[in-house]
Amino acid sequence: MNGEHQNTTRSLDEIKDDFIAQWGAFGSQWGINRTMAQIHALLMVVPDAMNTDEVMDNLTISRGNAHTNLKELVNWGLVRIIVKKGERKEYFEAEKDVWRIFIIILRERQRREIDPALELLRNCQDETKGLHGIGAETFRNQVKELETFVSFARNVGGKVDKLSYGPAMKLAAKVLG
Amino acid sequence: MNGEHQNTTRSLDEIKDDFIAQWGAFGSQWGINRTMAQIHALLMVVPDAMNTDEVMDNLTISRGNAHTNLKELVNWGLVRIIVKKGERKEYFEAEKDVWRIFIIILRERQRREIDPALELLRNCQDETKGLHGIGAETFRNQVKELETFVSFARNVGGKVDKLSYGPAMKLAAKVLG
DNA sequence: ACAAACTTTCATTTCTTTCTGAAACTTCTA
DNA sequence: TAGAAGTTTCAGAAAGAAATGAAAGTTTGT
Repeated sequence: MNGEHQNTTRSLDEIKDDFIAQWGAFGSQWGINRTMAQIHALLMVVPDAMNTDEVMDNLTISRGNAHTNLKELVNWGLVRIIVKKGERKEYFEAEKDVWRIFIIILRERQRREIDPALELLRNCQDETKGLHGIGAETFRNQVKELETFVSFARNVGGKVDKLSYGPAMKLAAKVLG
Repeated sequence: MNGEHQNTTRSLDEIKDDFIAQWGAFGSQWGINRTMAQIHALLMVVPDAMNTDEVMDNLTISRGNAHTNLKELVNWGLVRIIVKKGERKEYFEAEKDVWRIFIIILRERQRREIDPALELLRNCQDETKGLHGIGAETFRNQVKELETFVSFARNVGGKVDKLSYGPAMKLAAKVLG
């Protein structure tokens, strides 16, 4: 062997494919559909909007899969539909501003996960209001602690949600200072 | 129908079972094993440490399942093993302090998800250093933006990780102020 | 050193989620 | 208004994740 650090040179497409594949893997760890994460990754790092067929080809996935996940991304607000004049196909373009992406995901997760969790915690407290005994006390207590914390986190999230990039960075400076 | 609000009174066990079931459902949305989340929920809201058989009975799950997920929780640091004198069985007790729970989960997710993501983003930047053209520029640019943001988030997380409950609340007051 | 008590492992099964591809549907153009 | 172009749906197939249960492995007490 030689002492040089092997500098494997790969083409842009190879690197991009890898990026997309791995980003998809992160997505699924997060409870986000792998294909959805991949399509999002693809559209984020590409210069122009793509149509369904281009996405299918690029990721080697079926039309149904591409369609479903593109529309889901549109639902989330992470992807926009572009209509090019003179073309009948729909084109898709990703939101590229990381701060906006972050806010969209934050908001969506709050709506889907935090809010229902809070409701559960509050219901549990209500329903055990009248119950006594060590079991009931322990239960109610812990549920209350959880509720306090989650609702606090929810507030922080709600606040951040309202910020735009500049002010957020200022605030972060405080936090990190 | 009468105009009264039907006040369904349920037993503690019913309420608790519901709580555990739903908490488990939240867990799986989050990429956390459903059983693991259920066991954690169970141990959190119960007054005393439980052994494997009690957990099995309570959640109606197999020994293998109970064992695997209890040990996984111990790995995360969300559950401790208790040895009672005069008993051969192991007992399990959950961390109940919500702030500590939060920190444990934060740290674990950073280690498993954020750090590898950062590595990916940095590699992609390195590997495309030499490439030119609109495609390469767009790719490198977006990856850079992502990296900046994620690494910033990582810093905030790292900072929070170091705080204990009191100081965290003070800081939060600033944020929320 | 035996056996009872308990813990761990893992091949198989079951359950859940995701993907495919073809058919149905809609919209546009001539 | 026929048919070409494009979009949407969905039943069945495939892949992936989690659970079971029985067997193997450990530890403890006598």
